[in-house]
Amino acid sequence: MRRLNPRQEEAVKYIDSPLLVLAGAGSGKTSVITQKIAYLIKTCGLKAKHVVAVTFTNKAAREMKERVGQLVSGKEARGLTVSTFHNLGLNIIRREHKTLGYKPGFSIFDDQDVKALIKELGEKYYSEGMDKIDLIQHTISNWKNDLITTDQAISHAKDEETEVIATIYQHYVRTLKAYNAVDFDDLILLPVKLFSENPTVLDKWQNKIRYLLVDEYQDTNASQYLLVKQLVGTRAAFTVVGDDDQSIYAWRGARPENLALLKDDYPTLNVIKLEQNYRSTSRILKAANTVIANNPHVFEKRLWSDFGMGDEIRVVRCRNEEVEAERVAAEIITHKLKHETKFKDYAILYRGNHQAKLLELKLQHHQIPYFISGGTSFFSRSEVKDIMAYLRLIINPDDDNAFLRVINVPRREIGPTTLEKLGNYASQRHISLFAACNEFGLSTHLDERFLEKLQRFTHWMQKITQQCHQEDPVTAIKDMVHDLDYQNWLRQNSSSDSVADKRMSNVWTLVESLEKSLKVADEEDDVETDIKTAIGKLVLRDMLERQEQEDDSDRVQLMTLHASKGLEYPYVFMIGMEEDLLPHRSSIEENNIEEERRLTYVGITRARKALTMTLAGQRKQFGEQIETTPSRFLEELPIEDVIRIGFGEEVSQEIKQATGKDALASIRNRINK
DNA sequence: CACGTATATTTATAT
DNA sequence: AATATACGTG
Repeated sequence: MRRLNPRQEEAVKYIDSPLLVLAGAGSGKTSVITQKIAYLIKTCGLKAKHVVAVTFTNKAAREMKERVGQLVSGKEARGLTVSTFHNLGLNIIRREHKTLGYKPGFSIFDDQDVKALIKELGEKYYSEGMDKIDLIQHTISNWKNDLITTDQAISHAKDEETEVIATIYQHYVRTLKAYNAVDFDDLILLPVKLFSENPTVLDKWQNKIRYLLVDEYQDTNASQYLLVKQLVGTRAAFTVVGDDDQSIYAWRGARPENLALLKDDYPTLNVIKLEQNYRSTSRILKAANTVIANNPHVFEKRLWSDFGMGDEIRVVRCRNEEVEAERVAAEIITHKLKHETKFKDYAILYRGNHQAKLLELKLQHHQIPYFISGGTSFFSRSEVKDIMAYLRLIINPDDDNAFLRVINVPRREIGPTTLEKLGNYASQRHISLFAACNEFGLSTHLDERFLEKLQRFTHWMQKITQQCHQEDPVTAIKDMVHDLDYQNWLRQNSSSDSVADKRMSNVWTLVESLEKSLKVADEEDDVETDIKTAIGKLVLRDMLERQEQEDDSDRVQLMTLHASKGLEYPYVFMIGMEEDLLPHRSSIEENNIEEERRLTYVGITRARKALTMTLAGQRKQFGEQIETTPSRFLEELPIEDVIRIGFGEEVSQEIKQATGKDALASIRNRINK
């Protein structure tokens, strides 16, 4: 662990009033937070269970936990909370679900569940032209983040369209409640609501949280800001750390101006700036600074480091995206050989998850070990969604979404007609589909034959649910998967047996990850973690990566620019530096270039020693090759610190012919000189 | 009700 | 290109 500089030390030890740390990229803000946690526990004598640190991504939370573990013994750290905002919210809701009017084992709807529900509601109430589901979803989410209630949304609606969306919002909120389900926004919103309506409960939580630390504060949205405010109360014992230049979540409601707002809410706020960078070479920092200088600034800061100039930034133009991926793979191999580095010293960053696909192929081909972090691929696999739906049904039978997903998977000969009748009956009685199956009244609406099929399913589910509570839940779930004959179902529905086996192994990965999380909870004697929270966390995508990366292996890291925030790597590749990709087309259309620029800034500042940016001259889009334009951000780089390759300049000629390792190495040599 | 074929639609970003 | 949805047949 590095020694702290005076500014950092001040930030760690300052506890007299609220503290805002303005920390530029690589200025050691994670060190400040982790050391401050240690300082609070070891020097100030605060019990670990009274200290809470929140971040925004699972990855960051995991990393922070690990680094605290290096400073504080396991015993001392017992009860310490380091989690994401959403996870903290989940815990609060779980403990206070009764007050909030939710039954235990509520489901969490992810993005896709929400979308499906909104689509359904839209069709039900406004059958015409439901082509704006994304807009509706987005609008509702924004309202929730801004703490706008359904009534407010309806009364403030300025045009007809907004009025319609507001009405759907109302139906949406009611339906979710009826399903005993919450969405991601609720994970923040419900605690806020709870605390503002219930001072006794708030008092309890304020008492538990004696010191609060918030990382990446520029990413907080209105409801998160309020949650922080409520939790710290008048005691206002907190430290927040942020950097407005790294605000990249405005699209999900983040308000970087919350940084400035803090001064008004807490007049005694102390502000400490960290401007010395301990990560990158001067050239990389200069590039980052010149790019971000094109954005307006609230807080002026000047990042510097004393690691020397370092290598030029290389911008490599390739013919198409395939050559680009190939090139990156080849460069990693040659560079690694020459510099005797490790695979994990390299990171490949991109704007969209789909860009990982080609890279994956090429890396495999060259037998380069890699790890893709984040991405939705695992959870969007149909087999994973199926089993997740079963799990959700176990903890919450009223989850109609889950019910509909699995009622006929595998085939139970229950079709749309039966379900429609069931649905009608259920909505007229205001009960869930599952509950409706077991009602006597249903027999007048449905033929005996179909009724029996439905009930065979519900009875079977009830049996499994009971087993989960009586015996070991993991065993019960494993039994369930066997009972389903899910493997056979996959074989029937996959192109080949080997594909089916792969999909089946995904199912077991899911179950194992559940098992693991229950075990971990046991060891940490996390009071209330049971099968229900474990499944909830699964929806939040927590804990799955943990086990995949467990071997702490030496792999090239692949991730989106968003996911890379807070991390650092000696050698960084930023790929797809093209207009419409970075900046993304939608951002151009929405005139939101500044956030894309910050995203570029985040990417650049991940690099410690060398940065390579690549772009493809042509790229496949909707199945057709499209000519691309180099990203405008490339032109914002300081020209004297950039080497351009593949733009028809002289070095590029050599690269074109240079296919062998030696040739590449000799060119590199010259570049280094 | 299941299955096969034709047509439409799509690609931010994370919890 | 790949995947979701719609429609028609057995």
